[in-house]
Amino acid sequence: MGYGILHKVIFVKYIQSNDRIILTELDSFDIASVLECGQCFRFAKLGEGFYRIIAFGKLLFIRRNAENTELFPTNSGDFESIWRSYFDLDRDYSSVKLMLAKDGEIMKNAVDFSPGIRHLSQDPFECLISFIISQNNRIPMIMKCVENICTRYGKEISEGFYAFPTAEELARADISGLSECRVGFRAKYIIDAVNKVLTGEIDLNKNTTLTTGDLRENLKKIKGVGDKVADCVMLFAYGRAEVFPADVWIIKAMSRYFFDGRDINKKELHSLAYERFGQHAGMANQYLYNYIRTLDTEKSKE
DNA sequence: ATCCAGGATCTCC
DNA sequence: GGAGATCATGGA
Repeated sequence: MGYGILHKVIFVKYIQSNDRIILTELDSFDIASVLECGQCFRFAKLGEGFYRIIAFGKLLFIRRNAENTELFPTNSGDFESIWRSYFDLDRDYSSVKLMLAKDGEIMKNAVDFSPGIRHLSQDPFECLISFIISQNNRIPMIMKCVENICTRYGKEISEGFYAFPTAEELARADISGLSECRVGFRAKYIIDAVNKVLTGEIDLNKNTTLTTGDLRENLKKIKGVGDKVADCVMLFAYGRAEVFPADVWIIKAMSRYFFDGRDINKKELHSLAYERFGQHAGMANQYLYNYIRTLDTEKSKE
């Protein structure tokens, strides 16, 4: 398998300058790829390599320059307690990419297509609600729904910018309020998720101690959460790097690249992914997703 | 106008 | 336990 290699210990190099943190000598970090590869719905593009995000109640601007990437406004305290783990800055991506590329031509192409992807560690509750909204929906619409929910139910953290609401804050949401956020038939699912979190039936903090299988079944107790949404939450909020969410794009990619274009079911898709990509299946998923979705979307525009 | 989107559920058999 | 319709919404 070759997955047993211990990761190199990576020390992030950065300097603090006034209200910003400047990351130096950091490879495998392209903010455009990180945000636009489908794992996150709460960002805005302000220019080439220039984005605004809101996460963990903080507003942050990120700009990629020729020599470095800068985060502002922030400080070393927030950087150490939030952004360092949020952007997964301590992982050695070059070894991950090397292992995946060894699988073959397809994975090498997918990794080379967007080598600057990183695996965000998002807030579990925000991630859960966001991916409940994602079902049978389009990404621009998902982003609008999330934004509407924040504006309506979240705390204003600075003028015109709102944090994603906590479960307690979202408890005052009812069907009609959520419907005005344009979430459609998913409103009842959101309410069920909030209820189960507030009653403790689903403990989003305790989930760190569960096995991946138990965590998946636990999340699926929420109405509107099936395998795919649960897997996204596990991958994007709980750092379960071995899970492989099977969405329509991934099914298309796996069929085309690994099963000669024939119809496949999720069982054979997963067994191939887990066997070939092992503990990095989740990373493989992100490279593949970004690869096929970008290629096919551009092709359809022609 | 009709179809469809980072799916899940309900209803049939 | 598998196949098929249904679910809001808005853009193509």
